[in-house]
Amino acid sequence: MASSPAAPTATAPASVEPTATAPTTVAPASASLTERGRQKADRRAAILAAAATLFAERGYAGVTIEDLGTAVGVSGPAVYRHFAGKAAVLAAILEGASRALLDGAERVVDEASDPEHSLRALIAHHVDFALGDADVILVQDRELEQLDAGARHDVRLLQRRYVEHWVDVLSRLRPDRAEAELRVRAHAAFGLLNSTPHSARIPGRRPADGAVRGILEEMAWASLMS
Amino acid sequence: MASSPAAPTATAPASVEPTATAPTTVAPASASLTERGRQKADRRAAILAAAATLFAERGYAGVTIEDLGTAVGVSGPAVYRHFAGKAAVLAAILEGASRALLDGAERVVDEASDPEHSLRALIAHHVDFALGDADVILVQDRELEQLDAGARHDVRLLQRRYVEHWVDVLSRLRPDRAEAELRVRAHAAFGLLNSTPHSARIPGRRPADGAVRGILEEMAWASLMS
DNA sequence: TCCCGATGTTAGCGAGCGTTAACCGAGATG
DNA sequence: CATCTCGGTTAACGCTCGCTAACATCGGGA
Repeated sequence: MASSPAAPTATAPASVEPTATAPTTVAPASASLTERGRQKADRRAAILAAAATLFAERGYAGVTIEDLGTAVGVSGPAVYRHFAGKAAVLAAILEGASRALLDGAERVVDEASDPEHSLRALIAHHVDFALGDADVILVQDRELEQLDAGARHDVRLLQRRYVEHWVDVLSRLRPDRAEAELRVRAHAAFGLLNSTPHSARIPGRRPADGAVRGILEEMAWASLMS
Repeated sequence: MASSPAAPTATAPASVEPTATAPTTVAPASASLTERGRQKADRRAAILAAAATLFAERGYAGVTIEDLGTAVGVSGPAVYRHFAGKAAVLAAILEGASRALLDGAERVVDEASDPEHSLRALIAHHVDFALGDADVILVQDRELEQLDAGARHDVRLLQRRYVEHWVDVLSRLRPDRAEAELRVRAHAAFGLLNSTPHSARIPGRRPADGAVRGILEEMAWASLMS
């Protein structure tokens, strides 16, 4: 993932991509998606992916702009062609993660028929994310404070909405419990479900992802409904 | 919160600097009861307490040596009279936390009569620590990677021993389960129990500590025994 | 009482790093 | 084909910050 091409400057661009032979046709359908635009989008995504990994490994402060560039095959200040600064990279990661988590929760709750299935789906979806995007989860947990006030507020808002979906479902399952308690329980469940991204970097043989998934789902359900 | 030393948390980390890896349950520095020695120990403890709060708030990289000095009423390089460097402060915090957690677990397990009481006591002790030393828990979770290899290894060793106590108790309660699963469960329980230090800084009215304590203990037990 | 060592102080060095400036080559535009 | 845009390059600025040096002060053992 962090491998860089051999020739940064004098690359022969003819063999890089299976590009269309004649760009003379220009971009008909893409409103703003010319070939260049696509490459730009790809590079931006690559920077984000590499940044998530690096931030998770060494922490936001332990990664330099130069590192980010090198990880995607460009060097240093080229990153500024895609992001306003280092903080903007972090903000994009965190906002993307919060939005993905929230979107998934809303989709999943809409599709479920009853509260029990909703909760099971919420748990499954969260486990999916935690096991699939462990780096992002880690960064989300650790580096939220590094954001400037504006971006931090935005992310907090998305997170709050995510929590509220859980609280809604829980309050339908357990109307006897106060919302404050359910909120504490939801946060505790997040801590439980996010445990593997934290403990995964501790050496030692762990069960396969499939087994972990089952364990976490069972534990989350039992803890929330206890 | 950053200046008042009087805190309900009575964690007095023993000396960590010297090479001697004594049991360190009690401060050996108090042997020299001279006025100066006591003041030095106090200042060292004050620096550690302030550092834990500041590291939790802004992250290890976001706190300067100058900040640490200012927080205890001295300025800048005076900190070097008590610690070899910024990293040594973090190391002292993390090693102190791990050792306190481990010592408590061993004491608690020794006193319990049967595995069920052992697990309940382990959970209660961990909740005590998480609610009482939230700052330290946060730093422990986030900044372990900032340590140099030696100190990180030491802390990991302490943490590993702590986990093994949990796994031991769990395997006596559920001999049918593989150790690998029990280890995953223990880590998940830690994530659950450590959730309040993470979510506490999110605004919003939460239940009192007593109520949170009960909720977390119930959830941890249910998740582990499910 | 005298001197040593421990604990402060301020000044300043040196490295790292985020960011900007100036320039360059090629794809899109007309 | 002339030109403009844009994503890339290298050089360099300026700031922050960990850490060291040099000096002051004072408690406490001889």
